[in-house]
Amino acid sequence: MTNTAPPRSPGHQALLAAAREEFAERGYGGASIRDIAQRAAVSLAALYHYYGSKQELLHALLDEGMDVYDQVSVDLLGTVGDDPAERLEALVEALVRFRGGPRGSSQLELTEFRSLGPEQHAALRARQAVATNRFRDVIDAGVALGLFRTPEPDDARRTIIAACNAIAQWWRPDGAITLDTLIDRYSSLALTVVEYRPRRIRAART
Amino acid sequence: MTNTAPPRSPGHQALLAAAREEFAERGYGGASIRDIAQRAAVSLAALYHYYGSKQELLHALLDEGMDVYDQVSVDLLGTVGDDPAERLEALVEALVRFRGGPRGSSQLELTEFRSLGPEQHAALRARQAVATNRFRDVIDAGVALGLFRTPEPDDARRTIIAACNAIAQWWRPDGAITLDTLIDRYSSLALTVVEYRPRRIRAART
Amino acid sequence: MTNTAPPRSPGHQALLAAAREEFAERGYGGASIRDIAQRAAVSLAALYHYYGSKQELLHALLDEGMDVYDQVSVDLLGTVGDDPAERLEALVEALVRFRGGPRGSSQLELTEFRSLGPEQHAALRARQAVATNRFRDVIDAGVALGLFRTPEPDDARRTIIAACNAIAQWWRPDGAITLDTLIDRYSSLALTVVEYRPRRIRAART
Amino acid sequence: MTNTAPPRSPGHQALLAAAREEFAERGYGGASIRDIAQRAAVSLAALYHYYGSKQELLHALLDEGMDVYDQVSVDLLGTVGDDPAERLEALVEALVRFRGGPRGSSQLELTEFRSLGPEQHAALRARQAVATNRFRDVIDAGVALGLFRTPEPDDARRTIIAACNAIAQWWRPDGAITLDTLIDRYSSLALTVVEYRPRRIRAART
DNA sequence: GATGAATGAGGATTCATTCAT
DNA sequence: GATGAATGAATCCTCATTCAT
Repeated sequence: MTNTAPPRSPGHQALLAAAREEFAERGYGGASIRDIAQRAAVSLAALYHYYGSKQELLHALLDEGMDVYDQVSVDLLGTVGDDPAERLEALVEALVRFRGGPRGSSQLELTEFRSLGPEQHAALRARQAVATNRFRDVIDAGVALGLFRTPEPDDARRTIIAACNAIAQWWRPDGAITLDTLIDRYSSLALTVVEYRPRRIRAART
Repeated sequence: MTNTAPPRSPGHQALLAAAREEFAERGYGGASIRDIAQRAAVSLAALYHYYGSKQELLHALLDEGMDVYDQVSVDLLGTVGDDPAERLEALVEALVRFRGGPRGSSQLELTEFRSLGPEQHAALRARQAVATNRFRDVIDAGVALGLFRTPEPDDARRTIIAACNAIAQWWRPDGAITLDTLIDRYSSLALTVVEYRPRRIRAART
Repeated sequence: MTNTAPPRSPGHQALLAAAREEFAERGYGGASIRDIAQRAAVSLAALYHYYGSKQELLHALLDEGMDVYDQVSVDLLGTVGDDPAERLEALVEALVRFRGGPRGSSQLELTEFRSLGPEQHAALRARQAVATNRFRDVIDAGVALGLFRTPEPDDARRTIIAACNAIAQWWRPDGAITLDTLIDRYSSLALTVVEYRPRRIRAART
Repeated sequence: MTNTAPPRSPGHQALLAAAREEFAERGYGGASIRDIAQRAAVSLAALYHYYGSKQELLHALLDEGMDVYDQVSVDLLGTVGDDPAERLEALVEALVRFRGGPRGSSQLELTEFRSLGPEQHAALRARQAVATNRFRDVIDAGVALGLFRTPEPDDARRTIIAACNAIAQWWRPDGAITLDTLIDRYSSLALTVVEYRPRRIRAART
């Protein structure tokens, strides 16, 4: 597993960053491994020393993104209790942070799966399923408790995730909206989407 | 304007279909123009007779998609009255139908803008803005009338559109869910997202 | 023989002019028959209606150049008497006028022979030999009469022709030097090269 | 500067020779880079490893020709004294040797400038101007000293250079005339063209 | 551990040319 | 007589990758 022992040599990191940018700008098929090496100020042969192929580089990139996202998700879930609403907010925050992170990483995760080989594809699909299930579990729990009234929990989940994903497409860190603002808004939006109805709101807010 | 006089020669249509599939499967950069021609059962030189370059082919493809989407949107809006809720539902139906349409067309619209030249990029951006504005206008109207209570109409709009867009990624026409079902669900979801509160609710719910 | 009945239809002339320019700018191999047609404002198929191939077009071009050059040479020779010096001056004038004529025509004559097929190559070589022989005959006559003292009439001839040919490379009609000035200078130079020594110079100059 | 550190790897040299021949036979536009590689017994990709483009290959070729010509010119000038006549003869010898050298190199220098990019074009133009100026300086010096009586030193210079250049077109090393003979003849011819009149001729001829 | 040289396959595109209309 | 459509071959060049050093 590459994610248990993340490769953090300077060469690796420079290459991953360069690859992220190139892939994001031109797509996997359009990116040139030469340009990636040059962008990382690394010799072409050195790139092949680190990563055996273009696909492997893509996989490492996507995998590393997943590492980060998983880490943030787990960390944030650790700061909240059992309340599904709170947990959903934590997951939304993690996803917004991820999609608002280093340019490109995020879009790649969405579109360049097809460029992976079958094994790597399956591996990442599995990791993605884990991330999806974190949402599913929380939403299902909320529904089970009667806190989330949405009649279609699956569509609600997909909507929430899609909305967060889309952030990568339009939000810019140097724009008027801060990431924290975004987190607030999308947390709230997520609760709207699942049709959150808190219990005993009177007592709670007193 | 290519959209006023759509090129519907058999060669054009076969090439657009083939290009749609290839681009969808491999990405613009990864697709081979040779393979596209072969898939369309057209000679390579004939392809260049129709479309001057790979980029132009992509542009024609995306532009044609926009033609269809625009057409459906306008048609469906024509079937409803002034009620923003109805109009929003019409727009959602149009988008769901579009995203559920021919495989690929839809995803391309989302990711391969970068592969266009500056002019074509701008041209499609403009068309996309028109489509976005249809949603914006309807949502803003609903908010102005007090029918939509969402505090963040922009995020609501983005969420609705992102949710519909995502359909292209997971929904399959041969699956358990019909497109009509999807339209119902996402129309309802959209109203949830904008926090629709119909007037005279007292009478209705009594 | 194309030179006895020169094809002077408007289409022909436009194509020859366009071809002259394209060939001159890009060389025969580098020129595109499409660009030539476009430059002549003639459809590609029309070009092929006039000239059966790229080579044929080149041949017609070179041949037409030869027509003009031959014509001028013969005309000018007709205006002078038997004196080899006068005749040499006439030939130089004809050649300078030709090399100073429509851009390109002239350079082509020098370099693009190789691009012709064997037959056309031979045909033009023969015409070129005729032109060369006009110089040879005049110089040999001058030498025989003791008017031209050059010990190497062949080299003298080549030098004179080369000098005139080179005019096409550096002289511009819109520059400071007029073509008539050039004719004077190169006539004189030619006489220098053949080491002209007029007879009875005493009487003449008295 | 490529001329200070001439690339003399075997691959480079083989490619330059092959390119010289191909370009000479077919012209720059008509030559195929594949054929050049094949002629040099080098893989196509290796060619591109050495020279980034067809143009670059042409430039290297012309540049190398200039290197040789410059070298010979300077060397031969070093063997003579200050006498303009002697110096002119040295320059003529250098040019005749160059034009009589490896087939093609020479013709290319004359016609394929147009095929270079603007920068390379300018670079070679500059080198060519240096070579031209060597002639100009010597001829002007001869005129200033009253040794060369030509009334048009510029035309004389152009004529001498054109005559020597033309050698590449007709002279063959395996013909009846040796290069040394040619050198003698053209040196003499050059002095005729500048109308050389040695001082104290009476004493010398007595 | 790192690299410059080398390569075969394939990239997009343009070529001169033909032919049905 | 004139042309738009179509084509197979060839264009220059770049690709991801390997290997001797």
